Amino acid sequence: MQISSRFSVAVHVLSLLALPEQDGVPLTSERMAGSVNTNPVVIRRILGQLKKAGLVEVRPASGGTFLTRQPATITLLEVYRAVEVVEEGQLFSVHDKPNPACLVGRHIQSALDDTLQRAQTALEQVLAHTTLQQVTTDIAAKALIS
Amino acid sequence: MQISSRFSVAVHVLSLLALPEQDGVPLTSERMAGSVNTNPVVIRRILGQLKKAGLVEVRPASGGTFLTRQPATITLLEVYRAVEVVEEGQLFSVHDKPNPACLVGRHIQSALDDTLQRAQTALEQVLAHTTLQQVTTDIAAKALIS
DNA sequence: CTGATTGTAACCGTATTGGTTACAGTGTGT
DNA sequence: ACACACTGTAACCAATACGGTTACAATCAG
Repeated sequence: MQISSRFSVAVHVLSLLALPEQDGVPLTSERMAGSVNTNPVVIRRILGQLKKAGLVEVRPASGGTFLTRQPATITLLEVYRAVEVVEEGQLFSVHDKPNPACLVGRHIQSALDDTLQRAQTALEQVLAHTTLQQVTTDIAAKALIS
Repeated sequence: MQISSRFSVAVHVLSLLALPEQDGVPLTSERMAGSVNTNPVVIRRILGQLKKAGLVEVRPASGGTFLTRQPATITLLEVYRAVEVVEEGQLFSVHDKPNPACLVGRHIQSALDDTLQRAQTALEQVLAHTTLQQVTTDIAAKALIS
């Protein structure tokens, strides 16, 4: 199973917020949806999760969403945790209730647990060492080249 | 989204095959299903994927499934790749068709791609460095303690 | 007060998963 | 040669998650 696209959409949205507005038009969910190419409600749902995580501040009425922190201090792991509902340490699902009457069934879970946890942590550490700033810098750099 | 339990079931099944049989009864899909606590067809489906990956040999009629290699030479990454249908490098799904008229929309995919690829690779490397042998050794060790 | 915008609930179509039944194909052992 | 146990696979189902969509109440700027 794939990790949902909410994560990449969230990074997309945060990048929009981090980069300076070209025009003076405020960034509404509708405009963000136009850039992501999805429905405004999808954006608002994700903004809600980012808000709950304390990454953005949303002005309810006349539009306007802002980062609460500098892009350099926001890691992709925080974004990932904000929008992925998977409990921490639960990226891998393990079949439950193996037969305790069996040697393997009795111990497979704990035997696997350590490795799976380390695998997940390895993935998360890469995200932890990448900041929103790096992403937007990369975007800006690519824009200059092309 | 979680990674399906097919992976943990596959490791469970391979562990059964790697450990010596206690009795002389052959390991049929039904017996494996009893240890995993699922349906025999689920086991056969996974065995089919493991067979396609060349990890096991299945005798079609009178039962009997065998590892084609020593447990010490089988990595969990091979098992993972055998049963997870996700294309290589596709653990993260990325929203497609972002708006090319937007600076961010135009470059977000390539800006994210490198990081996501590294994150996935980090996870896979942990699996690559764990062998079936290590799992069964761990199971045996836990059995002695408890 | 008006009007644009956010926050949410509700519903839908699609895809994946794991479980189950059913049955044809296969080969071992008698 | 034959019976029987087992595998291989198709078909179907319920549950779940996801993204999209409509609808509407709540909110606030001008």
